[in-house]
Amino acid sequence: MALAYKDDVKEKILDVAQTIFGKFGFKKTTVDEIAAAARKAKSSIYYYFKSKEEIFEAVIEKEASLIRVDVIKILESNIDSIDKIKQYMLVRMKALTELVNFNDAYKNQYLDHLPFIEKIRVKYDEEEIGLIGRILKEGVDTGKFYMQDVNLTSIAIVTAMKGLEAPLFINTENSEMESRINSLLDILFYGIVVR
Amino acid sequence: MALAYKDDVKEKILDVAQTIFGKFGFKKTTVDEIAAAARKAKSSIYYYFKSKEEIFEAVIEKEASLIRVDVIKILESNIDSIDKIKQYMLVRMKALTELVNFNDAYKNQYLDHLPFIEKIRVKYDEEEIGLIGRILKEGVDTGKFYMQDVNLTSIAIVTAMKGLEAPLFINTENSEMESRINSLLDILFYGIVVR
DNA sequence: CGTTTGACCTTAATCGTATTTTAGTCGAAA
DNA sequence: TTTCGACTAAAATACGATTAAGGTCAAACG
Repeated sequence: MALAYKDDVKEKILDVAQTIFGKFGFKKTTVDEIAAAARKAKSSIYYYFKSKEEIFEAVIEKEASLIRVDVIKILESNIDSIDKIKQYMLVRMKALTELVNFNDAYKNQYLDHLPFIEKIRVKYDEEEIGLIGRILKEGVDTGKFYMQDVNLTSIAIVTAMKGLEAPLFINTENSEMESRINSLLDILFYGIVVR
Repeated sequence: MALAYKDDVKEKILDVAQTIFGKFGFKKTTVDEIAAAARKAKSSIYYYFKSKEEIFEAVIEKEASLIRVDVIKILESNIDSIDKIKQYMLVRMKALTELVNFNDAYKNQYLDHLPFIEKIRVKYDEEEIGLIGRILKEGVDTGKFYMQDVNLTSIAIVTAMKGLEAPLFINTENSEMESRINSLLDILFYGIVVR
């Protein structure tokens, strides 16, 4: 493999963009700032990316791929479907606290909801629904799970998960959060009806 | 009971305010419009309400009390806890399509999220969590349900419900919606794990 | 006395315009 | 192939002038 100088610069740009976007958000960061931090002229940035939005998307994708590594590992492991979902939730919650921009694209949806950020959100939501769906389907195929509509259930899980992030984090330390998640997952797995 | 002329005027104001708020939303309706529609001077409105916000809250409360009648009826009936939740969901979804302003206060939270509307939303969310909580607690007390944390479960249900409204309504006719709700409630009741 | 009202006040929204920022282009240089 | 400075067009900001709208009040009405 030859020297990939181009890729180095590109990564440098992404690195500084990640921290600056993380500090000020998409709207409040200028391409000039990114350029300055990367010690390049602004025009050079446009040699590597065709727009500010593309830079942001690349940063998000960079963060998302970090989660994906962990998630794929879980998916391909031989553990029980139940445990796969449990593991998935933990990874998901960990990601929430670490991946600043990925998160920001979600939370600030109402503040200044730019259409392209909305698109990113939808894209990763769908990916997440797909991933949960794979676990569920595997569970169904192996006779572990039963449900009428796998896709609708996936949507329900992701939706509930996203909505629960706020109340789950508020006044909750890490150790308690895990037990809360587990108590909710118990409902998902076994329901609330005694028999 | 003596003639309650005051109450008549107040209701008239609320009536016209309900339709005008319903058409234009809180921000875009003026007190002058409400006054004109009620055939009063603007100052007269302030004889009955101390602010525009108070009018809006009263309209919301008026709509909310309509739901409350149905809900209380369900709560106090002698049907099974499982069916109470099912009934509750149906009433809730029906309300969603009928009570324009109540709804608007929810949906438009991101467009122009006025702090006082946020307060209203939180208030009725908490009421809803409380209502679900009562049904759950009753189920637990009668040995029908089991869960670790009733309150957290209530939050989870309300959260999921609110989040699912959108995907549940999209491309879904009324008949199909009911079956979708039921399939999701089955998960809540019995879980997804086969045994 | 309970209710209604128009005149009035104050603050917030709108508008028009001048100015500045900033995303993105381009040809030339390294 | 990569970098950059000069440039453009469009969007954001600034700001004063004007209008619209929420809210008050003392007087009037029945």
